[in-house]
Amino acid sequence: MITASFRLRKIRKKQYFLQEGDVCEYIGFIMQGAMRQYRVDEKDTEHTVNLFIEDWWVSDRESAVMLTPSSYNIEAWEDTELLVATTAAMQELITRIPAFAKMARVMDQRSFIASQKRLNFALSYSAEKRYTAFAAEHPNFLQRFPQHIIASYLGITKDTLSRVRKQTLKK
Amino acid sequence: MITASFRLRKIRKKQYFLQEGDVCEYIGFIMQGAMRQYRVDEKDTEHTVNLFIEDWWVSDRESAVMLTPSSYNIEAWEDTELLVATTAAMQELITRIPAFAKMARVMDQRSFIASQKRLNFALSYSAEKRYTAFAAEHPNFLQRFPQHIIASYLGITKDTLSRVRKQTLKK
DNA sequence: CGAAAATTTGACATGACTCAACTGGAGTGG
DNA sequence: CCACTCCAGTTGAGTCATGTCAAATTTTCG
Repeated sequence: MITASFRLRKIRKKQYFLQEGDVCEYIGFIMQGAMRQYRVDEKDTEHTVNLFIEDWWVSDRESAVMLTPSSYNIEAWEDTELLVATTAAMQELITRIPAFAKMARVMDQRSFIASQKRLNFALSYSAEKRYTAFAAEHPNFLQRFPQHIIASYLGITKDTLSRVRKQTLKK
Repeated sequence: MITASFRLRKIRKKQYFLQEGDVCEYIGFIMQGAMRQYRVDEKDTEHTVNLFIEDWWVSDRESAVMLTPSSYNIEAWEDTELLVATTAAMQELITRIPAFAKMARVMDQRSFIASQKRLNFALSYSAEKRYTAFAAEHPNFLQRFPQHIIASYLGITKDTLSRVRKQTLKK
């Protein structure tokens, strides 16, 4: 039943898994590759909302749950292979298989906890602290994504991040 | 079974539902009153993480899920009445009653979506925009909580919020 | 090799913070 | 009912972190 619900999909670098305005109809599990979720504000500035690599689940939960058009884009940052299921199929698995239900709940809880943690950082720490904390927690992300993406994920400009790194290198 | 799991509890203004360092063993549903969840940073500054009023569920999800000591305090801001269950009892209800499981999942998802939304605001909008958006979305909170609490919830100082309000009143 | 993408750097502008002082209630006790 | 204190909010002056913009430099990759 599970294998019937998923199919392997390859997305080339710079191609989209989800585009702004579409309802998120799929959920993916990354086997190989890296992706980013971002939104574009009124001033055409991109804000990176999430970064994903191997073993992460990708989807816009808000759109998938509420069935509303997404305000995000999710693009492959590297050539990526993922196992993809429709949101409906995933829902079906959750109602049929108790273990899946448990997993889904754990996923939701972890997402929330992570988001809450990020919010704490955004609201109370300096650019430098945010960067060093991020670097400590996700050292591998630093290799996979360029600095200006990391900067936008941390809510600072690439210029500021560049200066921050120069500072921290001295130490 | 449900009624057996909950009991009514009254908490007076300024009393704690949860204190920093304790594992969150209870979850509450507010019948009447208002509460706030906050943490204290190294510089002894309080950061309001969440505000709750009637019909909201209260708990520190992170502590309850991970069984780790909480880094937050949850205090009654007004005299409050809530229906309280132990985290364990709640868990039991979730595994036994499918409707409860569904509800729990929806709660988790909504929390995540709300947190994500707040994160977006914190990372990309000015103090003024954050305030006006908050005021538009939760006008009733403005009456229930004093300005310095709202300011700390928005991640700005009370001084800045005071100035922001003066500006927006002119318009 | 050459073009595009990413990073660094400087000069400058500005939003928000800090700190301290002041004002005005709201509650409390004599 | 007044005096007193506590808490919330306002305001001004000065400072600082971060943003903005443009240019120079380096790296990546077809």
